[in-house]
Amino acid sequence: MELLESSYPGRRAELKRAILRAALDCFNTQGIEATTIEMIRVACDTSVGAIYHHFGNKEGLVAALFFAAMQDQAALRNDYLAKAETTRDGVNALVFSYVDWVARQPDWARYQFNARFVVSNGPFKDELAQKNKIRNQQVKEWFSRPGVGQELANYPAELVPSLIIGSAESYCRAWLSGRVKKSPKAYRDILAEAAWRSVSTM
Amino acid sequence: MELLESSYPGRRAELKRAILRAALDCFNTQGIEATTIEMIRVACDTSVGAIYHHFGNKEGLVAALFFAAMQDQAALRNDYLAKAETTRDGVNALVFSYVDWVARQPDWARYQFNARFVVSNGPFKDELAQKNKIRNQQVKEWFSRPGVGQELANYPAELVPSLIIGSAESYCRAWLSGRVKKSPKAYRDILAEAAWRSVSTM
Amino acid sequence: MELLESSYPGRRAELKRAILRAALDCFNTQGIEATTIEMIRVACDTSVGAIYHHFGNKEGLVAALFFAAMQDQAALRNDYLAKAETTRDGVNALVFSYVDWVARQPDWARYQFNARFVVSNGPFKDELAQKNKIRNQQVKEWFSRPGVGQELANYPAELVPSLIIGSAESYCRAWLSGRVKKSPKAYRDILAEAAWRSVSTM
Amino acid sequence: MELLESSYPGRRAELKRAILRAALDCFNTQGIEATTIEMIRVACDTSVGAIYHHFGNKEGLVAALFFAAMQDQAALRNDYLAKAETTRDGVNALVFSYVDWVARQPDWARYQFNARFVVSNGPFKDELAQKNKIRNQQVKEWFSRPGVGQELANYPAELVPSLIIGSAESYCRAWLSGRVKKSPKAYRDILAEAAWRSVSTM
DNA sequence: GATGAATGAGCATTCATTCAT
DNA sequence: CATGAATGAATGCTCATTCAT
Repeated sequence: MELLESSYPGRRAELKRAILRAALDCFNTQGIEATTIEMIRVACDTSVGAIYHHFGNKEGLVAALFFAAMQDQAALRNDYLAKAETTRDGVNALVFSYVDWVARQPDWARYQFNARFVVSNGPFKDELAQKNKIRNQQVKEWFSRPGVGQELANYPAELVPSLIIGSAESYCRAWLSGRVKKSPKAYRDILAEAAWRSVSTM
Repeated sequence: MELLESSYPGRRAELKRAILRAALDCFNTQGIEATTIEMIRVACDTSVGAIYHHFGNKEGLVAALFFAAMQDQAALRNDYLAKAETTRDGVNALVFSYVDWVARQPDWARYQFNARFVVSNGPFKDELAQKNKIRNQQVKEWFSRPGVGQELANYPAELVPSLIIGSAESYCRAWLSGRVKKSPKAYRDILAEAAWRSVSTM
Repeated sequence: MELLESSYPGRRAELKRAILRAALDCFNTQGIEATTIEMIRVACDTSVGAIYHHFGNKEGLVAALFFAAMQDQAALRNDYLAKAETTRDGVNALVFSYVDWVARQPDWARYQFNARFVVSNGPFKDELAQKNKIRNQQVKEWFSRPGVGQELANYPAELVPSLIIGSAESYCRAWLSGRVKKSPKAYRDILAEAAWRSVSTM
Repeated sequence: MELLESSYPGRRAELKRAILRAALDCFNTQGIEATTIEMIRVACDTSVGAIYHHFGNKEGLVAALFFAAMQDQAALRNDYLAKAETTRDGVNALVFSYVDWVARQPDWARYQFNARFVVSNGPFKDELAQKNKIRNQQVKEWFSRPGVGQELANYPAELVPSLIIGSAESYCRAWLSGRVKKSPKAYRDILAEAAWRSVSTM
């Protein structure tokens, strides 16, 4: 799971990563509220004190996990966008990066879905709002580059993201919760094609 | 909120409805786990005992609320489907009924999103699974009527629902969480048109 | 179980008996505190109100059951004593009536052991004390009849009952709790013989 | 009360002992079910959490207390048996150790009587059954030593313990519940003599 | 009388967090 | 820095009892 492994070097960071990993598993398995600090402590064989030292409190841990997922997802999206040129390329980049990230990091994706409500209502809601804003800004900027994005101009700006990513997100949720079996990666082309058709004027 | 008012007559049922209503508000405002029975009790001015008498325990209340939402949503969908004839009509019925229900019952829709994880992992998961199965069966049967559904045959069956409803769901979520301002009803035609294009072969 | 059946005639009394019977079973199976009025209600298919009507409250039911057992046990003891003549006969009457009653009414005997603490500390403790006094008086009087009881005069009065009944009681407890298999009735002669030897001066 | 004081050294153990002591008093005074954790907490001036930390839950506390009593009683019995040689000595050892222990630890003895039902039906019943088995084994082994126990061979094995200890137990119960005034210690010789006569063949 | 829905004080238990060692 | 025992407010839930019908 390079998401954690690539981040920090050193002994200290190793413990931090172990805690995050253990917390992720517990949160996904038991639910966030149902997970106790003690469970996480057992799962990564450390002390309560250590967890509090690194993350302040339970909400800090929840948020750290959420922001790590956001950042990793953003990195992949930016990679894909960097290689794209046309509007169609951009739509593909959004759908592919989304689908590929979920398929590669299903645990983090599942967590992201479940944790959003808590984080966006907890003490880190402002930090989340700001990160969201930055993300939207980046995507918006990409689609505002000269010679790109005109194809989307016919649609309300607030609707476009849903048109592009909605089907992919919907299928990914179904896959993560086990309601469908095939990996979203198997359908990435259909999903990208459908997204493109959704926003194209005939 | 006709969702509750139409269901049961009589004094007894009145208390039951008041509890459901109060619980819905608390769950949406504070979050399910953060809501205490005491908060609900205050909100509908009854006794703890009465709540337990009617719903068994907190999870029973959470589930009762969830199933009430499901049923109300299903009723509207069936209404719309009953009036539809062609495949295109069917797609429209799915998108319109979804959008209209969310726009009409935003509290119930918001709750449905937030409660799904808890219900599908709690003691009522089997009941939920069965209700889901029935719902899928009904929709599937509609699209299997003679002369209908061939247009969707080119797509994997497990992918089709996401292609049809994904964008609408995505925008509804954004609206319910306040990230976008315009009611999904304003975009129902665009969303239905996009859905249709998603599943149409050129 | 003639203990209850012989007591009251009529429809009303029938319900009262049914409640007592159900309560006895519940108390013995679950323990007195762990038994709820609701459990008893289900077991005898009546209403909570009916139980309260007949016994006032839970403690009243507990006491009524206890006193019924005492009375039935006393009746048998008095029967046996009425037929006895010598001191030895009296000792036999005590041991035999005790053993025979336990063997015939194991449920009531078990209950009597378990309920004593609660009753003797609850609101009926005075009534219990008085009934105990009467019982002791009766036995004492029997052993004070002319020509009887001198054989016991060498032993402290407060010790004699334990010397006579102790072994029988100990074995009955063991039998009721399943620690030994053979009915105490099989050993009634040995127990009576041992009791007699316990209080006999060599 | 050396029963607790002799067991564990150190600060930690001190709290544990204080909790046990407080629980014993509360259980004996109010009854086990009627005692709340809060009462115990007040009685030993600690926190609820500390009680749960050390004993898991109320039933764990009840059992710990019960097993402590069993062990202390067994220690005294083994002391007495170690010094005994003949069968008569053995019978005396059983009666004397029983009487002396009750007289020395009346609180623990009273508790043992009251708690048996709960422990033998609760989550520690298996542990209790096993400890009982071990105890019986030890006594049985003592009476199976060469040259000992033949005097008891005429009586059914399952009856012998009741014949030996029944009267003593009966009197001890009466004393603990206040029905008789004199300490059982005053009658230990009579009780041992009676026990011996109970099992002796004329 | 009989019924059982409603009441609400009271309880066992949990668990995030602190802080002395 | 690390540890984990101790804390205690807070919660879900129970159940004896009442009383309107």
